[in-house]
Amino acid sequence: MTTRKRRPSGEASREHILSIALGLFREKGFDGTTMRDIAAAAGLSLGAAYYWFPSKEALVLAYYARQQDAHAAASREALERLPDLRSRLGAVMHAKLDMLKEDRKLLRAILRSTLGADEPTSVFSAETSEVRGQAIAIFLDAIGKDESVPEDARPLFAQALWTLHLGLLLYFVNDTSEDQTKTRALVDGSLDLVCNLAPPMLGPMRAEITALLQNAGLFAAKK
Amino acid sequence: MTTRKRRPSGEASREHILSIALGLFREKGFDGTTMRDIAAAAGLSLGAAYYWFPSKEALVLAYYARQQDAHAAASREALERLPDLRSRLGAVMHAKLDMLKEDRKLLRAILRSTLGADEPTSVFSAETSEVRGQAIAIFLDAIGKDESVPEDARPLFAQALWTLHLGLLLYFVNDTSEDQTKTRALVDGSLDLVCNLAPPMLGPMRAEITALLQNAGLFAAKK
DNA sequence: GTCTATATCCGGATAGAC
DNA sequence: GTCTATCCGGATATAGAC
Repeated sequence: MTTRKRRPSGEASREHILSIALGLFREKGFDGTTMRDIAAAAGLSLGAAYYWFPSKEALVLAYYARQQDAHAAASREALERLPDLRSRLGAVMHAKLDMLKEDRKLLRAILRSTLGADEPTSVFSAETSEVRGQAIAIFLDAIGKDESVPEDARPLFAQALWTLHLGLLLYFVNDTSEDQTKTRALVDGSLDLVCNLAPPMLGPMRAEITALLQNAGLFAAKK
Repeated sequence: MTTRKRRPSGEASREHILSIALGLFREKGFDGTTMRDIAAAAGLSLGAAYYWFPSKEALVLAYYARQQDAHAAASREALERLPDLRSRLGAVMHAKLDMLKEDRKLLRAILRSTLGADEPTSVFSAETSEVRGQAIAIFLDAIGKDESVPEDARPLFAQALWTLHLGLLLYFVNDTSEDQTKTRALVDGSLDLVCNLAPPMLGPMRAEITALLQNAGLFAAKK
């Protein structure tokens, strides 16, 4: 971040282009929207659009950051209010789905470039590690100080929940049921399972599971 | 399939193009290989390549079919020989990784267009339902008549294993450890867990889990 | 530093001639 | 069935206006 707060013309253009682009993405999908469309709709030249966003991908990265902020804001109140783990997790997940439900078409298109770690827009990439960390932090907040999860297992559990949430999002964007009720049921059912499995997880299998996740090291500290 | 067995020039061209294309994909990745490259390497014009494969995607679909046949063949012997569920599942999974280990770069590129159900090359699409069914069938064969899985739960369990296998493949293609030893450990650890969880799954939570998967209906009969 | 205009490259895809 | 020519859109480059 620079010291200056905001330049009147410059940053405004950037915001303007992003808003226009997201609108077009929602309307016509990602591939269906050309950079020429975006520039024209924003009342700028192609060159100007590329000046602010060096690629179509860069618009997606900006979109991630925006959604992540929105999700954190939407979750905050529930996280402070709700007393138990299960309902906090439900609130977090459903808040995310509510936020994304108009964007399923866009998300399907984005998903195509979202799962190979060497793609910049991948949810596993270095470029998205900050957003990813913030997303995992919401789950950590949801776990809070719940006694059913021992303190030293909380970061790992948050990462596992984030992974679960990815799987649910994958189902969500492809869900053809009315209002995606199937996804809602899947969220509730899988969270029930996870929360019911948590107690045994403290018992005999805990070391095993912890070692497994730790060894996988999907979420090693970002360099 | 048509009635004719094989046209000397035609089908041969098709096979030839596919082989050349897969070689280039392995070497330079999917995006790094152009249809012009493929056509040139195969000694044909661009138009001729498109005559046999209407899109780059079509080459991917043909690749799936080939790999599926190879995996079924590689698994068959172990399925007949190994006496217990756990070792059959391990053999099936490791056979798949052995088969795909030279293709991780290609797979990462393909993955990008592999998870939105409306993409033809998606693992969930109608276009791939036949290959998908064959892949699930291998897991069904691996379950066999094992008593730890009640007969009526076997199809569902096979589908769940296939889903697990997708997650493992996602990890596999991004695995940077030497010889992907981390993936191998993750395969063994998660299969141990699944097989240890199977007995409790027969008990109190069985109805719950079954209902959850059934309701999700990811694998509804192909129309 | 912000932007226009234009020309150009590249690769997937298609049309139509032979 | 195979070819050449062409279109389209993402991306880059450049020269210059303010």
